Amino acid sequence: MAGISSFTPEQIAEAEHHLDTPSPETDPKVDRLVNELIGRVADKWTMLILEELNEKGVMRFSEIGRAIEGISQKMLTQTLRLMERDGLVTRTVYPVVPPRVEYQLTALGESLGAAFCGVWVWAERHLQEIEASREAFDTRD
Amino acid sequence: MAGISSFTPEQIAEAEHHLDTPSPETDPKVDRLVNELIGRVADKWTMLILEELNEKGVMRFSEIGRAIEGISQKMLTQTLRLMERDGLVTRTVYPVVPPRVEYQLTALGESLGAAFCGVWVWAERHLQEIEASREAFDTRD
DNA sequence: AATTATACTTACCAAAAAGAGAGTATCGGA
DNA sequence: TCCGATACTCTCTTTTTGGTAAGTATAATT
Repeated sequence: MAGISSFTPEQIAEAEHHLDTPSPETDPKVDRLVNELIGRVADKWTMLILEELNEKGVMRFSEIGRAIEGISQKMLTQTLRLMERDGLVTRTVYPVVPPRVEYQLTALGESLGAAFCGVWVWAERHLQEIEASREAFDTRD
Repeated sequence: MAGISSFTPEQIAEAEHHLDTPSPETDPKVDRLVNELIGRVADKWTMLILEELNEKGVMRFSEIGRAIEGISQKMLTQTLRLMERDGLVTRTVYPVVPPRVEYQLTALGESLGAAFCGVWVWAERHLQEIEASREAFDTRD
């Protein structure tokens, strides 16, 4: 796993060019839907799988499982299913035995990875600062 | 609440300019720390509070509570404390009665908001697509 | 004939997160 | 004198989440 590094300049450019077109979005219904979507999608396992798939392209179930440290089979299945439902990955089953199932990012999945890239960079960049802040907070009074 | 719209071009530019400097980040220890940090910070309430404070500047406790639909007092306190600990907001207590406590984003908080901005835009932009994908997934077979 | 491999599903259980609601301190105002 | 306002804290209960372990199908391999 390479953390923040696996998105190409093209992917990032695609994400960036949205950034200077702020839209009003005052509709509370849309607002709520967007919030829900963020909650759904911005979760730990989803982000790690996204990163992994972006890096490797096509991966089998157990391959992803081995690549992501600490994920249980249950969480892997669950997260991949939700990602498939949301249109972030494709799932291809080959009817062979033992079973072979391949996962791959869709364009939508790639665009989410690119959009989230800024947050990875932010986290890496400010890690020290945040740890210092926490320590200061915890040892004061 | 204005969703994605409250970050200025300057703030966004600050976030953007990191995007074309991908770093290797192969250290598993840093990797783990970054993952934890993302998990902590990329949560629903944190993002909503960030957005709200970025828009309004300085806000009182109950003011934030009123602005964010559905947040309980407990979650509001808890999230604000964690944000303060991480150095994302400042908390200023005025020793008056009834109490007055003001919250404001730090530079670090603002930079996180800017970094996350791309994800808001992504969510808003692809909402329809995702809903369509979900429906297709749910009604198939 | 037993073992291995893969990609799951299901059941059960523990832990963590979150909601509800009451309690607290204190002052000004009705 | 009682109420309301503010920014909490504390406790209790419910909900959600996630881990573990077992079961399944089947063909090739030993």
